Amino acid sequence: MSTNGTSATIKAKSAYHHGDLKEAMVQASYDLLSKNGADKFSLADVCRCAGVSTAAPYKHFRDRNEVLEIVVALAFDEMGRRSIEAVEKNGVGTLGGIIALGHAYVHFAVDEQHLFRLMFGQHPILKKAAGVEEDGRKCFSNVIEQVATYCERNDVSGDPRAIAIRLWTFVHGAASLLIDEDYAKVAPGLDVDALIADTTPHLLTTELPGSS
Amino acid sequence: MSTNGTSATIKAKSAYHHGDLKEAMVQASYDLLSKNGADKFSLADVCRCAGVSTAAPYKHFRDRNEVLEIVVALAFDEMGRRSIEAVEKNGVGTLGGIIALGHAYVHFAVDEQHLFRLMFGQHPILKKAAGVEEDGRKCFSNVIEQVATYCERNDVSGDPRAIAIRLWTFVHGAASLLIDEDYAKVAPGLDVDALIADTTPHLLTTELPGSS
DNA sequence: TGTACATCAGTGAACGCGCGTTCACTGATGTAC
DNA sequence: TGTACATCAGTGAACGCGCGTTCACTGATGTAC
Repeated sequence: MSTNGTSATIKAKSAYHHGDLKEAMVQASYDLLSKNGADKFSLADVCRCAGVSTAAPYKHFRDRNEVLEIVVALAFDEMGRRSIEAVEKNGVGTLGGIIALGHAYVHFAVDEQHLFRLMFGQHPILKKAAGVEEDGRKCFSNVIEQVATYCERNDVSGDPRAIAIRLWTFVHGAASLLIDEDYAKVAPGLDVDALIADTTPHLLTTELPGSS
Repeated sequence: MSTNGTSATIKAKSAYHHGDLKEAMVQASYDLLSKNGADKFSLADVCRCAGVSTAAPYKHFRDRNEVLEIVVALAFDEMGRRSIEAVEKNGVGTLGGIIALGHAYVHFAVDEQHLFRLMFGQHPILKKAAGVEEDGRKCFSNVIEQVATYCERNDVSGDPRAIAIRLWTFVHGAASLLIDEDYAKVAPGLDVDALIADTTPHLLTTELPGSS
């Protein structure tokens, strides 16, 4: 074995051939998008990070958009992972679990605001990418499942899907207004976690008070 | 009077001096931002629309950002105008009025999706513009007012401000998910007006059903 | 009324910038014989 | 085991693009005398 064998990773077979440049570029893209957002994202930057010429990406990706698509898919994976963890920790199909799901959504948006905008914002090209659509649906079906279980257990009539849409709408609004600093103008220091915990029960019912 | 006097507007004193180029540029910027959004907005385009050299704007504006600030202020004016009209048509301080306020918010977002994003999205430079902050607050205080009146009339305890934040959060989420085509993936054809009308009563109370 | 002049709105050419993408190439690798 | 060769990952230079901004300028205007 050559001295290269001492390398901690599998990559770097030689200085010329990177070994796993594709993976390294995806990683760099994820990090750059996470840090700077899509507006300031350039393949040139990715190449600088990977220490490679600006023509190199075209050996592994169709174009800039393919890189964006791949990173968005990874971001949805991460959000899905966090959502499932939140539910499992706080109780499947319980009020606490559903609130935790909302908190996870907002926390993800705060931790990864640029990825969040990329996932849910208006990016004409991404919207048409088949994989991205699928990823979004998968995340949402988890919410429906939790709501459906909750409704069964608590004798709530009404379509779980419709209730899930309400919850998503509220939580998405909270995440957006928070990361875009719109709350800051009007309600500085707002406790968004408390807002979600307080409001979720109102959205998880089809009845109104006084109608009993 | 020269033949110029027959001009329908006050402008166009001569081919060389435009007359009211500043106003014309603001108008062109508003239209271009409304049509294409901030990403694709360039001063060069504005100049093309106004039929003027690319150096001309600098006689009237500090830089590109000043133009954005001015247009955002106009957009907030328009949204405020629509909000007030909606409330007056549907009943000051009534449930119908508050629902109409929500509908006006979403309809504005749909009609002017690019302006909406500019107003509430993340634009580091705009966020620091004093005028923009003030415009946002003015729009929100209208909501608080309506909620406060409603609460008084209907014996709802609880802080009108907190309830107004709930409503804003929900309606902003609906507007965002709609214009960013996120609903389309998961609930195509969703009736967002109905969603708002149905959900608003749930958010306008501090009690929960069964707690009476 | 006529003239000299200051003002300043708009010009047109140029600048530097960073981008996405293409091109013919080079050189390390693995494999067939 | 040794050699010839195909493969293809990565190079480096160049392209065209549109942008924001600056510059010295020009020419229409209004005003003071």
